[in-house]
Amino acid sequence: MRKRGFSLEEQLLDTLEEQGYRSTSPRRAVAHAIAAQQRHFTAEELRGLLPAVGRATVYRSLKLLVESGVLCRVLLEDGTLHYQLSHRGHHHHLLCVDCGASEDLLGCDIEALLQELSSAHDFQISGHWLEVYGRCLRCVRTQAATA
Amino acid sequence: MRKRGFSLEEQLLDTLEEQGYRSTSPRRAVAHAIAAQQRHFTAEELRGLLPAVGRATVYRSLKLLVESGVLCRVLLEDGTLHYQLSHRGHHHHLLCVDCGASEDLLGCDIEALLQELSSAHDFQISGHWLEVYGRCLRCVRTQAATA
DNA sequence: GGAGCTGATGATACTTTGTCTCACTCTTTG
DNA sequence: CAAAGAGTGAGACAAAGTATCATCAGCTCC
Repeated sequence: MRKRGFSLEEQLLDTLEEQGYRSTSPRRAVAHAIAAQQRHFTAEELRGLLPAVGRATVYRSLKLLVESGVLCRVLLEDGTLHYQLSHRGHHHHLLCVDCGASEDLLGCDIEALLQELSSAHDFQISGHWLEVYGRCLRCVRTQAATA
Repeated sequence: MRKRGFSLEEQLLDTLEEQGYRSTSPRRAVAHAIAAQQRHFTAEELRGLLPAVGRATVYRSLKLLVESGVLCRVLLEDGTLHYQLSHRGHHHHLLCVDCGASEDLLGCDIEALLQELSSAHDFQISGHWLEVYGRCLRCVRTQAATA
């Protein structure tokens, strides 16, 4: 799956370089740690994996990556903010409140809905934030089995 | 507009009492301050209006009122959390990023959309969070006039 | 109306999640 | 290779809220 010379870690760094940011050893470490994540993570979780990288640098890197669009922020139901790899472009998340799995919502009808709202309310809509919480099939089944 | 013995302030206190919480003087002060708000406000703004009420009490009261459903949290585009009176029941907000005006979205089609998502993704949806940002008609006009 | 039970309060410490500052270091580029 | 300046890290600071705990005050019962 990992193409030679184009691992996920390298994609992250490339994205930064394309925007004129330097490739430094702390940033490589951050990119490496992010690439190893299986799901969404908090800034502090990431920091725990990178004891040698300064706190400010971890936060700065996360910010840059979010601004570059390769990471996105995810607001969990408990109000905590997590980060996860973004499949470039605007999308939303279906988050399992039991196991934490997240699924991306692409091509859903929210945009059309917003268009309607825009005219109905005389609002010039410029952005939105949507998170959807629930239980994934696996967790529903597990619960049903043990109940 | 204010019915005798049933001002907004009193409605807030009544809601708490119905749930077994005592009517105390700090809570009356908080209810009074909230009733005077014209738009969404932050916990600290409210606290600024209530120098005699302890910090913890302001936060505790806000929490109780949100749990009771008479207040709702609003996430602004800059990430700050505000509070505003809720028209009991689940709804969303259209927030003007210029003037801060907010309009409630009731009876929109988001529920139907979520139903579709639920079956399409094998997810048992239990909740969601949606905020919509943009410019209200007045701000669009003002900007057009001065541009 | 008063006593007392217990919930409520407030001062304060602490926590979490981030941002800012600034002296120093490392990348990049000419 | 050396200078310029972007990037870093330690630590101070900030915002927003929670936890602790001794004290206070509503409410209920009599």
